[in-house]
Amino acid sequence: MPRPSQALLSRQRIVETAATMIDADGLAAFSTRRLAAELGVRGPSLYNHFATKDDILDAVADAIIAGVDVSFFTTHDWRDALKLWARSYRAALTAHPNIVPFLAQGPGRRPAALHMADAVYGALVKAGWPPARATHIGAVMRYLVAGSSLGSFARGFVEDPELYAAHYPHLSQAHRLAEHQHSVDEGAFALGLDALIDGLSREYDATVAPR
Amino acid sequence: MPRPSQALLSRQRIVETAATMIDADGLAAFSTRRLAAELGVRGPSLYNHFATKDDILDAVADAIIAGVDVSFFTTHDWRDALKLWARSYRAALTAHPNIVPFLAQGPGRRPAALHMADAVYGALVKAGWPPARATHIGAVMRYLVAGSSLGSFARGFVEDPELYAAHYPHLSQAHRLAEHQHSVDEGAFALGLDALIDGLSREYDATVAPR
DNA sequence: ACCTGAACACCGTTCAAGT
DNA sequence: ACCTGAACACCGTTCAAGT
Repeated sequence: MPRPSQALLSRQRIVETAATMIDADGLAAFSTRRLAAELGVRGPSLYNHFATKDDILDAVADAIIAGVDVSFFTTHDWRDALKLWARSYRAALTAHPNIVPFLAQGPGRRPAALHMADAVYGALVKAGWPPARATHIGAVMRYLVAGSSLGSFARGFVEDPELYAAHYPHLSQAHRLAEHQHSVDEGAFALGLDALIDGLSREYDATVAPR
Repeated sequence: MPRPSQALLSRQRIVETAATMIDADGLAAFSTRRLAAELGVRGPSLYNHFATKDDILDAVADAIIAGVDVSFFTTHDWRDALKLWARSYRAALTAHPNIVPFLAQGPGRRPAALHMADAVYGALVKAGWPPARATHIGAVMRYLVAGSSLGSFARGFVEDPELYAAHYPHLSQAHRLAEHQHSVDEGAFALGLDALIDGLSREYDATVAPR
């Protein structure tokens, strides 16, 4: 088949199709050859648009982070902004849990991830937090959001009642966790977020802006 | 080469060698064939001792979790026990950061992971926490420990000053993060842990054990 | 019981060749 | 400029054959 007048592929179409495949089948099942097949093309064609498989994953991850709303930091108090941002961040990730393990490796050179980190860090420093503390705050938020978006706590427990009943008395109901994995992760996230903001508020009032 | 009188492999030797390789070269570079070569054996030999590559990774992960001290829950107040356990948990993971992404997927059917979850959950319930709350507490602790052990925050930033200076004003010092990635993750972990225990303490005094 | 070679169905990526 | 077939150096895993 000769080259058609219109290109068969575009970076955008590759990224969208990759995201759909990862959402459906998971990261482990995602390969460049299966992606190419899904796009009606041969494996090597992808390399006209991306240098490596990891670059494709970076683009997918960054498209997801681009959907996070950081505007709160310019309109709200740092406390409210942190909460609203965290919820937007988590919503973006829970919509694509299968790619969170990749995303959690760090921002790398992904523009949207760096822009988000820059906005959060900048706002906290502007609010008066010492730079080191601002870095810590951003990091803890990432732990909470990424951890609770993996869905790992509940999904990690296996559907095998006998396994638990026999050896782990307190976990005898653990196989039921899969039923409400979302509520477990949401509750844990809310608990962590509230405790953190609360603790930070106290610290802020005591050391950054006394009186 | 015929079979020697002593078996060449054992589950323990396989697990130890795998852990060493993952520590040295990372999860991505770890393959059954490279592991076999390192053990002086051919790839298929491993399948006399483990059913799959994932089973080997499970064994490595569980050996690491087996080193976590949960004894505090029988000797200390739940507040102190949580803190001491979290530090032991984190120390076990930061010693092998490359396997944390695998570990963070959940406990699966790994005995040590299930035993740890059972001990934490059981102790919290025994202290009076409602079961759902105990589940949440265990989950948040995992988010904090796993997240801060990945070393992802700092490692995720790339060594490229110009990238940051040009586009992300607040991150202009971010390339320096790699230098103190450990202190960032430690500080963030300590911040999260203290805030959490503090918040939980208040909630406990107000609702579980009033007066 | 446990290790082996050969084989299968995959990978990510390169590259010269086509239009 | 962009897609292709062929090729390379890998994968995880199965299985019959050896001792």
